[in-house]
Amino acid sequence: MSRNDTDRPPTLGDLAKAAGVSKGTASNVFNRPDIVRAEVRERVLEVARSINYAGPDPKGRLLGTGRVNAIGVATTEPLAYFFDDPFARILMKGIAEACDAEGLGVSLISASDEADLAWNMHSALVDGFVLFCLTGAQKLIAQSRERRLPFVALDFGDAGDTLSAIGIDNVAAARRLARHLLDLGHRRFAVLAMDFDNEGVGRATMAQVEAAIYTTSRDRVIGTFRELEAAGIDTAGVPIFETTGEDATVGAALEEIFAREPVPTALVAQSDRIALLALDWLKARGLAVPGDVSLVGFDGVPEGETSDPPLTTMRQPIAELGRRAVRAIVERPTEIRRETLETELVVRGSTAPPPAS
Amino acid sequence: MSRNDTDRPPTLGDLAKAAGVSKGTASNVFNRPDIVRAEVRERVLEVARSINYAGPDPKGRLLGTGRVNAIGVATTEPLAYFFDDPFARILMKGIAEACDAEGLGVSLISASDEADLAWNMHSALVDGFVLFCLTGAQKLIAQSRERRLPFVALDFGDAGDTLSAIGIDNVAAARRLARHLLDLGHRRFAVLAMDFDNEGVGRATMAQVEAAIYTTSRDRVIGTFRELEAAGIDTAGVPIFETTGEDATVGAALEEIFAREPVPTALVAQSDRIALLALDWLKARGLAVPGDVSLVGFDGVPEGETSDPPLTTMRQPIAELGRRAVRAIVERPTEIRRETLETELVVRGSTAPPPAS
DNA sequence: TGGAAATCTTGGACCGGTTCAAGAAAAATC
DNA sequence: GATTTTTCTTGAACCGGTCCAAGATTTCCA
Repeated sequence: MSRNDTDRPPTLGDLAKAAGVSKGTASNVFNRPDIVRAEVRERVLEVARSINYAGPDPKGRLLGTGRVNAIGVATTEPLAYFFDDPFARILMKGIAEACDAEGLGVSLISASDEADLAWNMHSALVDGFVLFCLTGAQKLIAQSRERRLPFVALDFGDAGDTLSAIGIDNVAAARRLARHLLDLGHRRFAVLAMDFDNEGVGRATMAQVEAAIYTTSRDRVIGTFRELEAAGIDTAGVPIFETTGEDATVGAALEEIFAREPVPTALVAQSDRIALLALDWLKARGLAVPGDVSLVGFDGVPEGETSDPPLTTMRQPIAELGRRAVRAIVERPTEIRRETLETELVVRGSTAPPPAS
Repeated sequence: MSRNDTDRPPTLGDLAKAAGVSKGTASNVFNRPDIVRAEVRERVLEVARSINYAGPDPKGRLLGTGRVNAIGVATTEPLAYFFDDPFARILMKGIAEACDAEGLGVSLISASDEADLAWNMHSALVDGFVLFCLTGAQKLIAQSRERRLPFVALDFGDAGDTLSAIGIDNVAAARRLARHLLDLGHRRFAVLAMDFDNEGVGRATMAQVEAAIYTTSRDRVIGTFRELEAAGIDTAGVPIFETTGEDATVGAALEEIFAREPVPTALVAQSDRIALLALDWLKARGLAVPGDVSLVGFDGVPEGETSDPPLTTMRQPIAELGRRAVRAIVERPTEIRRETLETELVVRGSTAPPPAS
């Protein structure tokens, strides 16, 4: 009545017994075949085949070695977001590339619900996390800390120097973009921003901006405004509209913006995604870009190259961000490092001097 | 000189000792808190906090329970393919959705090199595989079999009924598409096919098609030809060009096709991706679609809706394919099941009667 | 041929948890 | 207060491997 009569798949122990060697030797046959005498090796492999042993189960190996050979990418967006959003996709390509090169797998981890997120991050079998901090940075960071695994945030946030982060200088990049518009002669602006918090959308005050939990959008507003102020423009008169990057919220923002005089001659969108939606809206409304309104985006996604007109934008090295994040985890898991990558102004067809009026 | 002086993170055993309870109780505090007396529970949690215990490590749990709570998606394409290709992305969205709903993680597994693939699939920590059988089906299947985990192929292939598979009836779908073109009055066709094997691209013979290792492309040719023959067309005169779905191979195929008289009035592309590339080529060449040439795709990806003209195509329930694959693995891991999903002819602007000539 | 060196193999500790039967303690019942 | 229930807690087995010091065997060399 031994347990052999069940059809439980054979284990290394079973194999060892069947082949008349020790577990240690059996293990070596698979992992360091060179240190096992050829004769023994052949015999063990032979027996393995005959009892249908599939090779060492990674579950077992894991405990001993502690290495999963996979890194996790965590976000608070739904999983499908990884395959949907242009920015996310390019980022993931970078991450995937780096993992391919290192022989690592990629696990996607996500949950919008806080408890689920905690559970998922706690139970994810990975060697480290890349935190895709589009939103919910704080939750992600808190969970990563608890898990005591190396992690790197793709965003600096306000956490000071207590964690590894890779990102860009949003303030400087936004300034550069604003300068481009100022140089063209624009004086009347409006900002189409990304989420500041989870509270809602629509016209936002500077106080809200400053209290933002999503520092990326905040910093881009700050950069824009700083440059405008340096050019002597009263930013109190520059409307900021919070959007979710969805059609509806961008459209609603534009309705409001263009309902009131004086209408802006330049629109600063905080992402190419928002800019492309704005472009559709403007065209549908019969407003020429850049004839009537200039429009800038942010990110430099491929969709912005083929739009009509193509988008002027601030290109981030998105894929490189992903590659570096993986390398940071793999190479120096314990060290806290910060890297700031360069951005590049890409002037295309969506910006021009304001109409002569 | 105990090992406590190292900074090895505390384990459940450490916690149990520190709190003066057994490992079993400590484990219950985290996993079945309700069966532990409140008083004890609080004390243990208190101690956990004080010694900085992060909660049960999933590595440990894994061995005991055997469940990883993640499913793997395997393909022989490079990892980045998951984020690039429109078909793959929609499929992944379906998979991601289903996994989200089941509380499962998603691991991406890939390697074009055979040995790497074997290693990756053998060492992936997952409960089952979805085999993205675009190419390399045989390798994927072989590896899955060895691993003895449940798996489902997204393609029927020729494996008979020995494995679970979910897919569509490619022959029937291709026939339907050919019928649409015949109904419009077309008599001169050319086929832009996907890979048949890994041997190369260009003009393919029917013998090559029949020997194809990638059965999806093969079945679509067979379906197309069967319908054409039923309409009395001599298919020996219908050129088949194998492409990789890349710009260059599609362009080269079209060069050849349009270099020879009589030129076709209808192009049958085996995927929307190929069709969209063909569309670009035709437009650049000054050929009107559908005025001079009609063009059909296959798959029904969103890009085909917004192209100019929008593509006539055969829509597959791509996301549903992914969802079902996950469910098949989760719900009845041991059972072999086959599901054939329905496709739908979507007539848009890229097809019309042939030119009057 | 004996002893040293090189090469293989062994057995057991260990990885960090989960699980469950059995025992202990507390609560309920008479 | 003694007995039965019920509720907690314990301890040991187990999951499937890896690793390594120590022992066994073989090879090499004088």
